[in-house]
Amino acid sequence: MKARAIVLLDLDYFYCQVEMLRNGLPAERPVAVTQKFLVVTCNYPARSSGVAKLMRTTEAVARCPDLRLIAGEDLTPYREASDEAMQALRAFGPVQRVGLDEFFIDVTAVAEARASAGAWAPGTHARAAVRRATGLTSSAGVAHNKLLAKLAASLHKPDAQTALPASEASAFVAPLPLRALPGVGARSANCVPLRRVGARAAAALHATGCTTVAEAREAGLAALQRALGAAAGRRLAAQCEGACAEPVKESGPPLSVTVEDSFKAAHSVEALRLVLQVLAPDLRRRLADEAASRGASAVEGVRWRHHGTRTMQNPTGERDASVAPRGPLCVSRSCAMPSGASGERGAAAIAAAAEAVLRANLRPPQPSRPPFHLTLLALSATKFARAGGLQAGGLRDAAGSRGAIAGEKGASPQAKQAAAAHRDFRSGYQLGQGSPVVLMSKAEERRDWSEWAWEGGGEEELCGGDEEAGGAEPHDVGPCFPSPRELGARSPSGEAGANEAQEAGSAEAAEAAEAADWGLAGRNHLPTRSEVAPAARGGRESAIEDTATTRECRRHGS
DNA sequence: ATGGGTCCT
DNA sequence: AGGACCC
Repeated sequence: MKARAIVLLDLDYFYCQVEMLRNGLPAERPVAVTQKFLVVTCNYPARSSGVAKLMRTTEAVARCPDLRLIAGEDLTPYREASDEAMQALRAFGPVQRVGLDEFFIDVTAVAEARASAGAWAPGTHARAAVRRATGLTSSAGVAHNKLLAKLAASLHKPDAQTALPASEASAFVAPLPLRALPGVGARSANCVPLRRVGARAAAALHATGCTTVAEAREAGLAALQRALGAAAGRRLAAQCEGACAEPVKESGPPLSVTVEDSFKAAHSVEALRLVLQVLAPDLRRRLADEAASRGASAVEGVRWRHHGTRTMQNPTGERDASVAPRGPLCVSRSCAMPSGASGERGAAAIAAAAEAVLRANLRPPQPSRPPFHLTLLALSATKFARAGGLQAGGLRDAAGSRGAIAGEKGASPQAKQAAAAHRDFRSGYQLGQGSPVVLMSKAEERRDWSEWAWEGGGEEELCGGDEEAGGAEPHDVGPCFPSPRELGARSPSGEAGANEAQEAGSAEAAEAAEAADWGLAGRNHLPTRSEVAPAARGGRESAIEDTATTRECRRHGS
């Protein structure tokens, strides 16, 4: 493959940074964005007080009493900020969005065009463009493929970038836990055969989750393919060499739009209807926003989650059969999208269609058995018709959506009130005494559930018979994997080794940053030769994608 | 976990 | 339709 130049740009503590901008909060103020009872992201002052992602809000406030909590269930402001960042990045090449806060950019063509004018630092310039457009800081990785760009981006954060030359690739990935490779999730990490080090050592390794890239490499392609299948095995083998041929796949308009809400319990159709009254207008608004760039016709999906929890101890999410019936944890059913779903009366039509689907699939509560116990309800629009033309990169005009945040500047008082009520609902503030949608403690919930006189034994709560109620087979419970923090500490340079050039802010430092972006001049943060395994030193790099751009690194770096 | 997404089977 | 993976 022709050598490429790829940037992975990651918006720093994204939801939190957006909220700090919207609310004009000072940089030193500890801030966390919450969804339900969880901190989903927080800024660095909060982190230094011990607040972490996915921590309970109660724990976070205990650790950091002056923490400012901001409810973030409504993703609208983040979606809009993400759209603006993406628009700014499109000047650098095809952009693939991952989540709302990460973007791969294939900057090969722009890099080639600018090469004649001397060194060009795509990471630096892309971050500057995003900052100009949105006010947001970001971190970036620059490399020859998506794998290395992604891994590099995590080496220096926030507000910094890291380049990873192809010559360093193989040695760089070797010590990483397999789990650190994008695409290797908890499941596949367990499937990969360990080095033959004897049963006891293997068991110990497995228990700590420390299977490394080097060990998987030693296992060989055939073993990896046996464990993961032909395609996934080949992909992993390549990743273990630091190689990744996957193209930057340009993101166009979304292929599906989902709105969902979770709660401790909904036991009745009345409760579900209450949730639908929130979700349906939300979906309608999203469809109306997107309608201009595509055909309006789509299929509507309704998804719900039953009571049950998927954990390491309970990987299948199996429920206690003595308390709750068996069956799949998540169920989805779809129906034709009601006509006019994106129009004025769309919300009512969507809600009615969704309710019909739910009624057809859930057994009505009866005194003789416990009712269904749902903990999540989602509405999606999928399979959009191509009527409007679904061109790649055909994002709706960002300018058209600017300032359209519900409840902000341009919105009517009614819209503001509706938006506020909606935020309250999603945050759970309105769900007090007597609400059919239940929010309560685990202990209370368990008591509530067990109070139902249930004579039905193994009855299914789904209508239209489930194949068999055999349930989940015993499953090999996986090891506890090292935390991201541990991964950082083990990599050649942890967060502690932050690049002084980024902090100094001088013109000299800025120049050093430009050089570091592509290359070798400022690369003291990359693995040094002495850290590179001897076996990896000799001529490995030609096996990786390694021609034009590496020479360019060398040229600019020396 | 939350509130989303994409791709593969 | 469900699962695995990503943020």
